[in-house]
Amino acid sequence: MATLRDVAALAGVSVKTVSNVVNGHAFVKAENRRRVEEALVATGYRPNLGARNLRRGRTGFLALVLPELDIPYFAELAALVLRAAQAHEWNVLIEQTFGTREGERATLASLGAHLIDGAIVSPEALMEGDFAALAPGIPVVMLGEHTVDLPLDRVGIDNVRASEEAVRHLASLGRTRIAAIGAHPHRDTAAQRLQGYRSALAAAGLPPRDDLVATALNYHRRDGAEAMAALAALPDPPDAVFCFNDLLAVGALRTAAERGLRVPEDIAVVGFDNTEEGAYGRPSLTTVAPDKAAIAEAAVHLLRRRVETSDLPPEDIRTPFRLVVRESTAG
Amino acid sequence: MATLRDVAALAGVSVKTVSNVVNGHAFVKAENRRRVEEALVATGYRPNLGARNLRRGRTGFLALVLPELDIPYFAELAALVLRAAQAHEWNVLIEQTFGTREGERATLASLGAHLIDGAIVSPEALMEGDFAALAPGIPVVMLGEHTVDLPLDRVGIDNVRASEEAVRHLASLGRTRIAAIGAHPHRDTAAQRLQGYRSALAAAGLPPRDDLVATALNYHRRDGAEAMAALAALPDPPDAVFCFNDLLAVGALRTAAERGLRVPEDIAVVGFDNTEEGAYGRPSLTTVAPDKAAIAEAAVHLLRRRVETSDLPPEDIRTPFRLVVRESTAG
DNA sequence: TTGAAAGCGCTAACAC
DNA sequence: GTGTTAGCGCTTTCAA
Repeated sequence: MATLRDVAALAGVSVKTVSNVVNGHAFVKAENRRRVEEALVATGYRPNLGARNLRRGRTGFLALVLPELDIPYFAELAALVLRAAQAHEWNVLIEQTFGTREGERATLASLGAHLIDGAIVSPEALMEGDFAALAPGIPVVMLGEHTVDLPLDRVGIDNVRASEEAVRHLASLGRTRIAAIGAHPHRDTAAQRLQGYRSALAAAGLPPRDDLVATALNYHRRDGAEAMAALAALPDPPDAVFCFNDLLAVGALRTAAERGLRVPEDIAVVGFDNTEEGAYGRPSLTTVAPDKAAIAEAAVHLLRRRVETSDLPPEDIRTPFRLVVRESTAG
Repeated sequence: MATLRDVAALAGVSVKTVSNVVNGHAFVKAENRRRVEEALVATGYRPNLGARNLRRGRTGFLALVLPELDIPYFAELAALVLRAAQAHEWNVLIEQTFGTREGERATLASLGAHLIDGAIVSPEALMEGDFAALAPGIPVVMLGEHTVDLPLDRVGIDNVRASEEAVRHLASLGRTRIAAIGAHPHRDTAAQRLQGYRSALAAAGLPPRDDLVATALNYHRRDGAEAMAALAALPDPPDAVFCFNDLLAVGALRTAAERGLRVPEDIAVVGFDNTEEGAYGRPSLTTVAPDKAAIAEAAVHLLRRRVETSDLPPEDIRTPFRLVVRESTAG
């Protein structure tokens, strides 16, 4: 594999001149430029990005740390981050944490190895103390709201307000026994959505019922299906359910169908994330739609800013969302 | 950020000794080892992987090149490749090509920049000539079967046999007007699945009908929905449809429901990929299930082998698949 | 066992 | 405009 030196030797010029041509720097005599370009082609020269970055002190890589890539919301988000990063000439390294505290700690700790310029992290189970494991000096942008008050850039939607809107919609349909699926002992996001659920209930004058709040330790389809089965078996079952993500809602819809419950007549269902899967299901899913492209772009933008300038005050960007009403509540 | 030199200075030894400790090489005098380890902790030393790799001539990165990350099949596959790569201490760089020839060419061309040890490529629109754009010397493993006879390692299932099995299943249900959705002018995979569809039709003694073969330029839900609408409008509409991926099938199911067609009574539907989305839909989707974990592991394994030893003959691994029968054909 | 020093391929300060 | 050269942080001969 040809190096700058090889090209220089072939063209009969110095490495500097070749470097200038390759990087489009400075003015190069036409004659030399021509010879360098010929030599470039002849040798099939490709710059060694590793060497270049070592020299420049940047790596050209950005890490995207998320729970699981095969959860549609994260897959869609990752696709958008890839696009946004491309515009900044960043390559994206994806790391899965599987949503466990251990996975997140290990990933964050390994990030310090100088091989990324920064990271976009979507934490799930992370605790305040875990951030000590973060390699110091690596710019990080956090996705989602968090109760921990860390001096880090953040991007995400207002989960409380979004959840309130979802539940208000259900209440406006005349539903009075509104359940929630997705409570979780450690996740901030779950706590916020639960809070929104409760405050909307109160605002609508509906009594809170603990038996209508279903915990989900994971947010997969299966968990939604199981939670729905438990809710349906209640002596006084719900007539509506707010799921903390679309996957839970898909599982809930499946169980409802198996139990012979009509959606939305017998039970209305709302999800969260606006994944395409929900839009094509039967019935199609009413859901909270965060602006994923805005999240991806803001995250990359914030990271870029922080990589270029240190000592900036942390920024907190709340991206827009809207409620998309579809068949699962439109009865 | 501390370097090896800083650590050496603090410990009062040479860089070599620190390097030896860090890499677990050779024997180091106990006293020195202790002092180095102390200095390592005191400075919070992290090896600069970029520099290490420049020296070692490897990068520690592997590129996974695929059409779109937010297509569930690719998201699931990517998640599995990430896992498999982790076992080989490879970081994974994901690149999207959006399934266009231009995107695939550009990505392949940029791969040459010494920043990856090898690539796993899932091509879609690539032509034979495009491989000239591939940086020479970069080990590549191709996903899927291809008609182009390139001397590259390959991993994938036997598309023709898998498709035959799907269509045979439909025929065994007594269906006689079996349609196909997903024909494509340039994609090898589409050609193979079409071939399997046709040969199974012939084997079952069913006449081929061109009007029952629907082209899909993309394999998204929307494309499946549109194709199904066209098929349903035919004077002699199909009583079964074989979709070349699950997403097309999801779209087809949606259209069938909107048209009041009962599945599987009026029309049976089979997909391809066995994504989780299909399993939870209503009706749940019968589908060809490739062993995705086997594909991911074989691909990473083959790449590892080729990175370590050059001049190996290309290998072609056919991974297993099975037909998963669910509600969409079980009537 | 450990140290000194070369060099992986590149960029950029400095000289000409 | 172009050449020379130091050095990014690391590994690794070669000597001591």
